Amino acid sequence: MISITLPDGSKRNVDSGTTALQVALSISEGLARNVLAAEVNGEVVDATRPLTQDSSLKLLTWSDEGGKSTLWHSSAHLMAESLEALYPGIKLAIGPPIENGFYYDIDFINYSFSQEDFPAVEKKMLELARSKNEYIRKEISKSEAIAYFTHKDDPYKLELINDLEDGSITFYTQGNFTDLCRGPHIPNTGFIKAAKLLNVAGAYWRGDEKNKMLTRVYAISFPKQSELDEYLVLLEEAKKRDHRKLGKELGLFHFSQKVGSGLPLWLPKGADLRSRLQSFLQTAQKKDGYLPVITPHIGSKELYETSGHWAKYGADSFRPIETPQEGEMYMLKPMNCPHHCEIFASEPRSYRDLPLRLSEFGTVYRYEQSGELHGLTRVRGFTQDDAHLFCTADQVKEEVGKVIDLVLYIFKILDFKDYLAQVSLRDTGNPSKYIGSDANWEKAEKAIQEVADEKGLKTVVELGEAAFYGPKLDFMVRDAIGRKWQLGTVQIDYNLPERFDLEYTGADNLKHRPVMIHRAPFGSLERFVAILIEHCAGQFPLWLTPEQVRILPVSEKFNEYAKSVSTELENYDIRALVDERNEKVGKKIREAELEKVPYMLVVGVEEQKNRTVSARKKGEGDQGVLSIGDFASRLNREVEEMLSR
RNA sequence: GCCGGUGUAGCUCAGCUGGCCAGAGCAGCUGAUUUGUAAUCAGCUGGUCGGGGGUUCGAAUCCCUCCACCGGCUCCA
Repeated sequence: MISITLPDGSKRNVDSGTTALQVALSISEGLARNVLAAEVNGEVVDATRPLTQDSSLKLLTWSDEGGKSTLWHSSAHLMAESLEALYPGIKLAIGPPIENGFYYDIDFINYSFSQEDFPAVEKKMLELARSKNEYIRKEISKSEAIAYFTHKDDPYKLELINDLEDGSITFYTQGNFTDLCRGPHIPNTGFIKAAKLLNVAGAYWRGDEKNKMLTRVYAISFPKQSELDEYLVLLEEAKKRDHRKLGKELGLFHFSQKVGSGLPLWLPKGADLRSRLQSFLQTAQKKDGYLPVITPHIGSKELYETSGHWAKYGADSFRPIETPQEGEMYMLKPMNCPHHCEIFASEPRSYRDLPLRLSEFGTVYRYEQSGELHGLTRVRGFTQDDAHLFCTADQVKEEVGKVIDLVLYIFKILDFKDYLAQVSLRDTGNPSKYIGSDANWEKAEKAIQEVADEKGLKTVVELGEAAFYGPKLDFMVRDAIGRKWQLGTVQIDYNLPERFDLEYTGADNLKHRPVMIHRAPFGSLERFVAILIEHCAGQFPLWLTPEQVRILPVSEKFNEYAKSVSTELENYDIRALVDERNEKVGKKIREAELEKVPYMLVVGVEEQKNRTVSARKKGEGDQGVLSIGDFASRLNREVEEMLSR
């Protein structure tokens, strides 16, 4: 007998060799029907694996991450089986579960595979799923494994096996399909009730662009058809929120082939939104003692040689600009920090000047590969809400803490409720990737982790994700429909002060090296606006939206009155436009609603006579008649409440 | 940059197994209407079918090439 501890702390004694599935069955048949995998002593394994020693056991279902990924992993095998049945001879590479579904990388040899082929594959998958084939695990020797895939003539699997230790190799078989796989898997294919292929894309074998490009087939599956339907609704919703679509519809920004790809043109409404975000942050930063600076869009190549960026990124940058007479070389500014270092160096600094916080909405230009460009989220020219904090080593923690507070304030005002901090540290096994001394790295890494803890941030640590000059703390947010985005960043840098030979005079009258902290709460305004658009589905908060109010005269006879209302609102700092077109109110309302204008004011003969407005709120309808002043104070109160929470 | 897909008026799209002058709705313009809480009516303008080259008696339609965009990969100071 062995003792099994369940998550609620209860213990059960069972015969050695009992499977998790049997334990589930002993609890309830309903549970057993839903068990996809088991977590035994913290490790996710097949629910059909025999338990041979005292263990803690958690039965994983669809509501557990481990359950989901197991179902998806098994679905990847099912898809591979289906594809192999439909396209005999294809070569399989790898097929893991991912955050939303799974994929399989496949060499389709001479077949062409496209979207039109999806339904047939889905049909085959469901057909095979219905036969409830068990996933059978088999431990196999390396030579047997090699023999199997040599016979099957699959070079990718052979390459994978080659890298595996003999004795640790397992195969999983379901129906007529056997795959090299560590597992775990669901008990049988019958758990997969719905499957949908999502898209195909190219992917290099083992992620290396020198290798052959394989076809990656993305798909998702569910234990219930209704779950798939819900997922498809979510995809539709994401499409509706796409900032590229909304940006066009709401007149925020535009891309012109003539201007160049990846170079956004901000239209009047977008520019208004953006500058409003900018002044919102500026106001907050002023309170935190930031000093605005302005630096040019180009800088001499030498500046970047000093910073080290030339050596690191020079080859992947826009080519330097040369002066016609003198032959001097200038770089389009890819970073603001070297310029800011020179501002620090512009005069002798005392420890009394520190921390010195230099901020700039600095526009930078970076060459991005053409295939990388994406709406406003990945562009070649963008404006960072940048700042560099020069401080003493002792001040690092406090400064990082203040930046965290600032970021959290922004999240609160802009209604990002779900976020976590990613702490990016060195990959200690690969020191050549980084510059700076070990001692400095350790100090910086410790400071960043400690502050994150003290601020009570939900944190994940990623090894090897640090910048080459120092550790980072990045904020990841989830938007209104659950997608993850990387936003603000804080980075500690012991390197640039060294390279620019920055120093200050300490209380001891000796020269000391300052520490530099890079930080950008939004990251870039372009990217942030894109994320904000998708987060709020184009319905910007009242304080931020370019057009707060649209005034709708009932007929052209009231255009003059409407304009006088707009002027009066302007005196209350309210942004209003008049729809002077010769159209009916119904149409004007419809369009204002579609353009997501928060308030509409209908004005006609009654309103003109009494100097009132008939207010309508977007999505809510008629709010009744009130005086212009009352409407203005109501709106301004709403704005104040938003900004003071 | 790489793989695959897409590219027709300002926008959304039809036409695309090659063959009458390339279409629709919305937007725009003109006129009528003077309008009360999600689309008033009529008329008109607008496209060298992404650019270039080729096949053909004939190309939006087939082929090549370049560009841009979309989905990924690689990259991201």
